[in-house]
Amino acid sequence: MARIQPLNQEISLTVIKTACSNCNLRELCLPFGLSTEELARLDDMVSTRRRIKRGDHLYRAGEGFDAIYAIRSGFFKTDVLLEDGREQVTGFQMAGELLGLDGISTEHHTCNAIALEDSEICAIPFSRLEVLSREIHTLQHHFHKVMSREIVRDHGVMMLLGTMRAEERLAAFLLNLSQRFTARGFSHAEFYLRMTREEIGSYLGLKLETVSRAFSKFQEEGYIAVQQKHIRILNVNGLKALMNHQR
Amino acid sequence: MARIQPLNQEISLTVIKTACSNCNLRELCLPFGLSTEELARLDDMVSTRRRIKRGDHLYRAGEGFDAIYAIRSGFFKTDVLLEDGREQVTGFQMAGELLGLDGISTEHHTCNAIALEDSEICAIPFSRLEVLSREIHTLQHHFHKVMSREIVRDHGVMMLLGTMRAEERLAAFLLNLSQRFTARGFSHAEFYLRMTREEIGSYLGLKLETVSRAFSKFQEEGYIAVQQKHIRILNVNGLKALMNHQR
DNA sequence: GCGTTCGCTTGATCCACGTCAACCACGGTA
DNA sequence: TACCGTGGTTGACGTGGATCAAGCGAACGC
Repeated sequence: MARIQPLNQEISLTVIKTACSNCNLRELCLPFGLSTEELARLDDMVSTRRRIKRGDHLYRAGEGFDAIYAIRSGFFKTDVLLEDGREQVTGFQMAGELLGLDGISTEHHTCNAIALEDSEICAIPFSRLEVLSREIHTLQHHFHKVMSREIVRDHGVMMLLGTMRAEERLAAFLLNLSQRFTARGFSHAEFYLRMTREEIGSYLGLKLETVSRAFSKFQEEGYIAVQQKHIRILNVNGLKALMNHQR
Repeated sequence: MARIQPLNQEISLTVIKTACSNCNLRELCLPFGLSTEELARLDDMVSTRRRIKRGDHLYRAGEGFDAIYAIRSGFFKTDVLLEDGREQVTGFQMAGELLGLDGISTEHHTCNAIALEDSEICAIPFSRLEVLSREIHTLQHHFHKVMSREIVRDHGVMMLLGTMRAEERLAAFLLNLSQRFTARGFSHAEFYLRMTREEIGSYLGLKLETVSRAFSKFQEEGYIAVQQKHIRILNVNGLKALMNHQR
């Protein structure tokens, strides 16, 4: 809660680690663009940090909503389930991205958020975020941008699901992942997938066998090297070119 | 601009017509939940009202963003275009709904908004909305809810595109339209489609022939009566039942 | 009033992806 | 080291929806 606790080294260290002002994701996350003084106020608000183990839910559809979550480390998927059991993965989220925006509308979460690897999140009580964003214009505006960006991203997914063929979808998916890893300082050409073929398929509106075949095809063409979840991109332009081959 | 102009009957009438406080859509639109006094302040902000003719753009992808738009009357579609010309319709919007939220993220619109019939919109300068929502908590919260609702809606579309078969998609589409017409005081069972089969198809990730065949099928089954764009729903439960028949 | 255009319907055919099934690779456990 | 379970790959085959094509009715311009 308090930002500085000089009388207790133990707590102080923990708090420093939790602070937005000290987080190397602040340029990707909610604190973007805030002054030092404003950052301090945000620190006060982001009180809770939580570990989520691989496979565990951060929240479930139907649960009450009272906070949004910033991913500090790790990897998540969000999905919605139909009554008959069909699953649609609506997104994969990585460090610095926000989870839970869907819950604002009805005060209840409308999707599930599940950790795909051991993760850490910062809980941001939503009512306090609204208070603070009335006072810090930059925060208000940035939050609006983040929500809007989510809407734009969703439009991209609709485009993908509505008009692209299987290989285009997978190429778009890989390029998107690569770009997001790059933004976080990781290699753009080599990474581990945290999700299964089935989860990729659900996200892309394809069956896992189709995803697997597309991976193999890309490998044959020399665009990528696949070994289970380990991906190396060998020819970015090859993948990009795939995406303009309509019909 | 000014809410009351008693010295000029002509202008006064126009202004009264434009005012949110006087708009019968206020329970569906941004003014939801505001007090009389707060409504008056919103009125001051929503200065511009514009007519958009059928077929005309309200805004285009790439254009600078500075306002969001409330639909006062009429009907719109939003779409995104791929370089190679493929179109994805991302939504159909009717009276009381907001357009332009996609533009906040980059300060540029990322999709096109096109009137499907002669329409009227209220322009809401976004920077002024941010100022006002710092002062009126209800407005702030409601705006956040509206953005969040859009995200939830998008998830529903992903579900539809990713996991449903053609007839399920069309059934979901018709039920959604029916429900939204009902909320606006129109018949839930009888309405005119403002969009072509091709636009429906683009939204649903199907070709126009498939949409047409599904309409015919529904008619054969006695679920609906179709005559071009005129739709009568004869058996809502029949349509609903369709949506749980996975595989 | 008449031709033209646009949107819609319907049929025949095709193919991308789904389905079903067998097998394999890896990691964890005994 | 053997065993098992989960996830991934690959092949053979089936099918839902795309494609191609023809015809038709409503709306519009002249």
